[in-house]
Amino acid sequence: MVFEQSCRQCAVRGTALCAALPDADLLGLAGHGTHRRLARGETLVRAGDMAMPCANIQRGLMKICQTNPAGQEVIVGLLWPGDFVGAPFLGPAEAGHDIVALTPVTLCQFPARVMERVLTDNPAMEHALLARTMAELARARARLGSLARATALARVAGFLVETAQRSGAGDGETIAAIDLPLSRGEMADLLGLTIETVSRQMSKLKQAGVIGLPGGRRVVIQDPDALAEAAEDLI
Amino acid sequence: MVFEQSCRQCAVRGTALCAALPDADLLGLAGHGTHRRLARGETLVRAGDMAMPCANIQRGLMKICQTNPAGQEVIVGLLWPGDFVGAPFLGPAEAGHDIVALTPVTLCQFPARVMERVLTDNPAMEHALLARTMAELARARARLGSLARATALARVAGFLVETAQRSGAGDGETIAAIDLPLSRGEMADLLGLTIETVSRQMSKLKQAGVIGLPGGRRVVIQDPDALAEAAEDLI
DNA sequence: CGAATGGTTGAGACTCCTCAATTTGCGTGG
DNA sequence: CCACGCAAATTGAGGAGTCTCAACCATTCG
Repeated sequence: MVFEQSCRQCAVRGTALCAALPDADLLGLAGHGTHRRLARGETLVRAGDMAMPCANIQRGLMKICQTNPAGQEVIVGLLWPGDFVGAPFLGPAEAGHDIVALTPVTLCQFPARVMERVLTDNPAMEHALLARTMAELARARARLGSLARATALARVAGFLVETAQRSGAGDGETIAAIDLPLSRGEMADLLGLTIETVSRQMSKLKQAGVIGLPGGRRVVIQDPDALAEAAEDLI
Repeated sequence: MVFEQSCRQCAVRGTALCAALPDADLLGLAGHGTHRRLARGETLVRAGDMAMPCANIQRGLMKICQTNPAGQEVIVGLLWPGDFVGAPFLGPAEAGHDIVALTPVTLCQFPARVMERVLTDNPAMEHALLARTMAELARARARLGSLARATALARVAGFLVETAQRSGAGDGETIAAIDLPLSRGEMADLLGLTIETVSRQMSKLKQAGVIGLPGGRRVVIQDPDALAEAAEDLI
């Protein structure tokens, strides 16, 4: 059955929208869904596009980014498995950001009109999407609050904490190892810093014994408490 | 008729949600609505509250703010007339921010359950709210992008441009005068700067003849083009 | 092996913050 | 009407933090 391959897999992290769908509609939705794989670096949406697809991310990590007038790229958000991409009902608005795969990605894509019809027919699904969008808005605002006054060290430490949480590594209290999905440059774009500053802060945390850097993009969180404390360092 | 006094007034700036309601439901909603006035500085929602009211702002300006671990206040967003407050369908989640009146405010408040029922009964209204929330998310992300790398001058200039737009003063091309709704301290909290730096940048714009500061909180935008250019100044 | 890419480390410049003093605006009371 | 006091805003000097520019190391790939 098709949706066994597609939408059931969307139900990642228990937050997926399809969980709100009765099976009949799930089947109807799956009939319109396209499975898509994106290679690392591939672009799903480009800023300025007039058509914004709707999709559920199944595996992998994507970045939402914009390019400022000086040509620098700024990453304004990350999308993890289970997250929703798209803006149904928004009308023919111009996409404001690029959405690009940071790792190999698999997703479940639908035409916006189909998604809109399914949402209209399934209030529970629309409620879930609305609630999730509000939660995402609150998260974006929280990030705004921390970016506003946090030091470089706090930004880097905060990013490590959040990445450890979202990639499900450890419980935040014991030693855990994560593979960073971002390069130093991408971390810099995300945190509003430069590559060099990110690198220096990582080295500082390593010197202090808070993290270990065994090589590659692997990070061992040796002292989660100290890391969490560093994340609250303010100007 | 009740709703003539309440919800018709919500239809500010042509974006209000009630515009999507048929008259019969509008009447029903108005029956549950409470008109409320807030004095300057009064708090509508406090971070940590378990109940998040739903409301439409009719007149005035509110701030969404959080207090960081060091006790500093950070303003993560502003709410203008016509904006919606609340998070229907999100369940009993803790409010993450304070929402405080910056000026005298009048708003139209509803119990979350009533709002949820009206949204369920009126898909068009829920679509409108979803679209608006997505647009607000895009705006928050855009702010993230500019806060990440903009200089102090660009932050201040950008704030002036946006305030002029949202308060409907001028067309962005000719000389316009606005009354700032925020103190220097509040601007600093919003832009992630200090009071002194905000003041210095305002003085710099004045010296350059870009703006005039006739006194009080009044700002005359004498050279909108130069102001817009200053807003794009990056580190 | 050499080139290319990504990461680390160092020195100096620049921006913004901190601390402090002064000025302005405004409401109160004499 | 003016003096006073208080809060807000402005201005200055010095210092901390981050960026820029540059060189150097590590890893991967041809």
